Amino acid sequence: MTAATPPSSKPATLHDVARAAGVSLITASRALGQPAIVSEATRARVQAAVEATGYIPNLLAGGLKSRRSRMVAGILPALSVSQFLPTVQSLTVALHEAGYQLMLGQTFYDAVREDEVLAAMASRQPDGIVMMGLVQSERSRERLQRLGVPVVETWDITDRPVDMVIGFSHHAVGAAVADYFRARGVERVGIATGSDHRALQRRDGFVAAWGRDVPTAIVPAPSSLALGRQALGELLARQPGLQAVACSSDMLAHGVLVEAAARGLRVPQDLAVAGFGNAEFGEHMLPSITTVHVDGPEMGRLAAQLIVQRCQGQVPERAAFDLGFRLIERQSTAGGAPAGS
Amino acid sequence: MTAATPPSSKPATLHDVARAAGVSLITASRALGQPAIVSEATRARVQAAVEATGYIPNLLAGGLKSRRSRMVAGILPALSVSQFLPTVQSLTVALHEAGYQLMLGQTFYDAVREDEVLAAMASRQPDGIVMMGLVQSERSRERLQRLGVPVVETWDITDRPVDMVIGFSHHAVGAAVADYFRARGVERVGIATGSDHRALQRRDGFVAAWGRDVPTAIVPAPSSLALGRQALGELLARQPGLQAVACSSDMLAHGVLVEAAARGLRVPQDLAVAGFGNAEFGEHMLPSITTVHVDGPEMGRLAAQLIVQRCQGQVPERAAFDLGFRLIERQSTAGGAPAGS
DNA sequence: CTGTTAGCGCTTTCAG
DNA sequence: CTGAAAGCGCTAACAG
Repeated sequence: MTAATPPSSKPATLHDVARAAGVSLITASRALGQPAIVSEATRARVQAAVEATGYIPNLLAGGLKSRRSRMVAGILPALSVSQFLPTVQSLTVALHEAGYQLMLGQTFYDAVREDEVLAAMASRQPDGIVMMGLVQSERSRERLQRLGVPVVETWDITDRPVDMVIGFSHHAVGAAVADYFRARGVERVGIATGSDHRALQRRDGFVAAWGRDVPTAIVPAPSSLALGRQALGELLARQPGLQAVACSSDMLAHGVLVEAAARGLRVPQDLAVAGFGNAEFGEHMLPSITTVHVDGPEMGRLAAQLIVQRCQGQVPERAAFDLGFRLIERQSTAGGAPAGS
Repeated sequence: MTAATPPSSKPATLHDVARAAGVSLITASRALGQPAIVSEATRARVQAAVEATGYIPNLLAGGLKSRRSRMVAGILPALSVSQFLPTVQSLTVALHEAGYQLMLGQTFYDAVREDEVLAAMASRQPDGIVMMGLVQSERSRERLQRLGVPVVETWDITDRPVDMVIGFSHHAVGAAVADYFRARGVERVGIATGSDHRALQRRDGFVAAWGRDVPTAIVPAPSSLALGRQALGELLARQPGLQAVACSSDMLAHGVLVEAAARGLRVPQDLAVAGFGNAEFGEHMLPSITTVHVDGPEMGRLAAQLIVQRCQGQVPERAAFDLGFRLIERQSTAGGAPAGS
């Protein structure tokens, strides 16, 4: 063996590797980046030199010249909005498999912060951008278009995507829940919802399908159990004889269930409750929570695929994907006769 | 005004900005990076040129030369482990205020993955590294030390940190819960725990303080409500007359509560339950969940401060911080007399 | 306060 | 299959 890792000198560069392997700089580069076009013997020597020197490639330098950072930016309202975690998870994994890393940024539901975050991301030269939700401001829209990298908006659908979009109609989700309650004979219904754009769109869909306005408790995002309890209190004060509540998240629904229990209301006999998001806990609680399932992991997987394809110069056949949703009926609404008996 | 943003040509470089402002490249650079040492008039002209050209700095290029990426790597087991989110949140905010961005990596509780993630991060030249938990493998340890950037391990405490450490003793947490149950007269206790290192350390502390071995249901990470239900089933099968369960997370405790209700056990009269982490939902449920609180946000804030100080060449007075913890008694254990009455 | 020069570490040309 | 030269966009170092 030649020189091993020096105790604590400067980190090895590709130059050091090349010298240790007795090849030129560029050959070392190719042995690592495009092993197919290098002879096997050379490749092995370079590999050995990498081990010996403890070489770690510098992606800043590589990216500067190649204009490919092998990094994708992921923008979400906040990490604490657990709805997005499965999407972020599968996105991370799918990108990793393709040799990309995900860098997350949070907007906190604020259009100005969104633009700042996008600017910060842009300065790191991402190869693609995945948004959880649609782009908020016109300013951000233009910024994204000017960047010239593939953009995927997720968790919503629109006629006017910045580039590509994968999601479902929040309006349709709201309508489906309204239709479900009506089919069960519910007459006096309330809505407990977060204040974010998508949740309010679901509310709009609910009201449209319901046919008339619906008492609504709007709570600040991110939603929590405490806010769910509070929301039910408000709704009961405004709508005596309330029979059902549609919630904008399963955690909010959980809070509604707790508050209902605290007030001696039986669920679903006295009060039916539906959530959104199909969180893990909702399936196993007593009562289990009726909810709307959307395929979060698939959105992440597909977003990664589209970004990677575009980075490789391919043009995906479609630019918009409506993945739909599924209402899952559980105990919180599924008791025998509806309320008011 | 001079030339505005060309429709869709190449993105503007600092060179373009300098020319538009009629100054040299380096002056433009300084006007943006060290505005204090540039005359106000020049600064204003450069600023105007930035607007006119739509310039976005290229941090890859800047970082390559200055050897400061203005990026910090954050390593956690998985985003779905919600215990860490408050820490990640405050870390993100505190770093942002200091002009740094956080890049997250997940290890999935796997030492090999940990090392891969660290290698991937290292190739992006982070200015610092924050670990949620202690470094797992000796290999990763060495890698981190060789990197030569400040490292903060959090959410645990050790005599032998890689560099700096901010956390608390999991052993002591377990012991405190055991002492608490004993003081309440509990005799037959069980443990429901995730399989991760820290949770098992809390178990060790519990057993040590309890004085003899304790029936334990170990469930795979990440913990969930369903696993909590399952764990109580196992414990009841193995320990007839079980009076109390210590859980390694509030979500597991939630599951234990649900299973207890399903079996007609009253909490806390028939079964006392304690969790860990002080999750939001635990405070507002019925019964509310007794838990152990640790200051997640403070760990993030302090970690950011230490990293930033070290990046500025300062040497913090201390390299280890034990932030302690607090047992919060709530309804799930606080009923009148303990079980067995 | 401003400018010139050099070069970070790597990959893209273009030649063998 | 391998190599030499050039330069990505920016900032440190040293002048003025």
